[in-house]
Amino acid sequence: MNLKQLSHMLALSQTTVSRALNGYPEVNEETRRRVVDAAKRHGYRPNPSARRLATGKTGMIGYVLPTGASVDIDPHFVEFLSGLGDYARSHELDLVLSPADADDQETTYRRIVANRQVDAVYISSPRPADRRVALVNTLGIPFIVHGRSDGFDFDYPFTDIDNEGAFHEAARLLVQLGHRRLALINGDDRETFAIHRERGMRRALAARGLTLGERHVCSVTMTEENGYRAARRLLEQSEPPTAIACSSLIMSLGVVRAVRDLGLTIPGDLSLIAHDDVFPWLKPENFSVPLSTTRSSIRLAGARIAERLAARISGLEEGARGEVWPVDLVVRGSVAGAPG
Amino acid sequence: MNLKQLSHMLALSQTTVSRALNGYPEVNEETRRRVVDAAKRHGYRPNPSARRLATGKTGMIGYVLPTGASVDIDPHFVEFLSGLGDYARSHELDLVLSPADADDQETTYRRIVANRQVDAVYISSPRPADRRVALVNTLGIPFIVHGRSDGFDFDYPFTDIDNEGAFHEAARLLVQLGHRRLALINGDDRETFAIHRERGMRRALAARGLTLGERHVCSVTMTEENGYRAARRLLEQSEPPTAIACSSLIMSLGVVRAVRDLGLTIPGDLSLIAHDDVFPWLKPENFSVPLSTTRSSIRLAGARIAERLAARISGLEEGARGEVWPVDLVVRGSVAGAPG
DNA sequence: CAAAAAGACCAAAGCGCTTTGGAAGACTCT
DNA sequence: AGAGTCTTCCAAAGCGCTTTGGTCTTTTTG
Repeated sequence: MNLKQLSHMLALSQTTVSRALNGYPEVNEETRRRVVDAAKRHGYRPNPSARRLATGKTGMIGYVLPTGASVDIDPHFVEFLSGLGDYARSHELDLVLSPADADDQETTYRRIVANRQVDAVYISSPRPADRRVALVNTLGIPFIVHGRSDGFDFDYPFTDIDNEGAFHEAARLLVQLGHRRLALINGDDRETFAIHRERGMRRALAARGLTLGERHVCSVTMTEENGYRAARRLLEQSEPPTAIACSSLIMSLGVVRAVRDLGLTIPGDLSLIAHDDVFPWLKPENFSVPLSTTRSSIRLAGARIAERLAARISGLEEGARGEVWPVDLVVRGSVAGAPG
Repeated sequence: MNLKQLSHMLALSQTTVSRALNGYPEVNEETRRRVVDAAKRHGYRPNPSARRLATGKTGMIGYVLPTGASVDIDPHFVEFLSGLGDYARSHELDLVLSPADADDQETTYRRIVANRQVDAVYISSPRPADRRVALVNTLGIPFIVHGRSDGFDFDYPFTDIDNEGAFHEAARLLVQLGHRRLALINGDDRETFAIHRERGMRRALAARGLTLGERHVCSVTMTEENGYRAARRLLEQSEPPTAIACSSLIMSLGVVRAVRDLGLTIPGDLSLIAHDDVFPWLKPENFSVPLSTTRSSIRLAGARIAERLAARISGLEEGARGEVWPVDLVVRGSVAGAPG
């Protein structure tokens, strides 16, 4: 059943039927009812390919997925996706993932824009002055950045969490508890979130005349194994930290294992605070010693970004508004006063 | 730059240019060279929307993503996606995720097929006699099932791992080591993979005249917390198992925690074997006691399924061939002879 | 009461590609 | 030399929708 048949059936022109269905004003209300009714009864669904060709709108949002033999997709992605999907579903939006060589995403961005394959895109895990952000900005496709990319001379729309504030608070708490040697096990420090976290921590320390020593900060991809290694390296130093802030729950698993291997205890010998993106399958309260966290649901962020993308597509949202969400500091058993 | 302009520029008809570009035989080789060359030089890219409308081909593969406030996307999904993306990238295939209400995916399947939104779909986490499989089978869109759906009177194409064989081998090893009371912490037993694993285990036990007691099998969603709870329930029984097979690494984290909480040790009091889908961020060899596993890379499966989908789209693959991959049994420190 | 405005509808021209059904010219065959 | 065959190319008809630029009534306005 296509438009031609439907309009023939109603003895109306395609124009009128199309307009009736798309809510244009220049059609009699009663006619509209007839049309809408008939369309529903016959299960008429406009062919999206045709509509696409005519309007350029696709009803899809895009994401360029970096891939490659040595490229691992972040497990956070799936939670983000849950949120995104949750919103997208209720608005009949689909998500198209365009796999790209991790080292050449530009080609793919250009392709999906030139081909009008999606109405909007989002960008995640941005770095300072991220080329992708600059690119989509000039390409002129609606977009939202999940996270921030500092260092541009233009503004752009983003949704981010207050990573700096979160780790500032975490460090402040630890310092208040008497800790003087803090360490940071961070994610990839080429990414903004990691930079912000480190900055927040340094700021809190500086406020008390303390610093984060060179040997007290690690930057690694966030796996259990790397958490373990980093923790061992930190704890086996001559002047080991008495408190660690850790950028992910998964790395914290490794930290806890290292602590145990070294015959130490949490929080007796070491206080630990980690960032929690809120996974359904791994909860900080279930660590053998309940883990204190800075908490922010990445899933909610996914839903919010879908919402903003939809708003931008329909023209409801404009401008370069950035939003920064506060992060909860949740104190559990893994922090205590400094030993000694 | 569109076809019209390009053909005008070459003083050829759109027909000829289109055919030259798409490799049809009825065009002079020299003309073809001229066309291909000009197309490249002017960066001509056929408009996919237009091509879609004309051919019905989209260059996209589809996945219906179950969503909902209480629906969590499996973290395995992201690894699968890595593999899929890896292959798809090299073949200019995109993946479209269509979020659907978890309780009504049928509508979405019908929509994407009726609208010709994708050239093929894949289905994951199938259950016996899965309605989605029956549906796409009748809808006539090319598809591959990741996993198996038993109980149909028709054949269909799938790629699965030998879950039954894997857990059969695991159980056999444990029994050989003298264990008599085995337990299984399984995933959702409405899904085929879980059923097959349980079956494999029972078969191995039956071969030695043993059984898997009612109270020795748990079926839960695969989170750390559920692994913990299940393990406690098992181990606090009057006749606790001396060995556990566990369907996921994440649940195993919980099992290990439970064992520790109860003051028991692995493998002294309990042998543990888990299934490992091969995550980059959590490795069985890094468990405090290295974990024995049945191992199969879900990422490879993703790549394989993308490959098969592409083959089906281009007509290279036909029929209802199912393939079952063997699973490695990797023995590490977490298994030992039965205590006592 | 004529002129202007508003309301309701339509025919046809795109959107940019693929594909059908020739046609013109060169070549082969009897 | 005339009939058949290739080879190479083209004009035009879709694909199914949106949108432009009307027309024909009916209502409002000065």
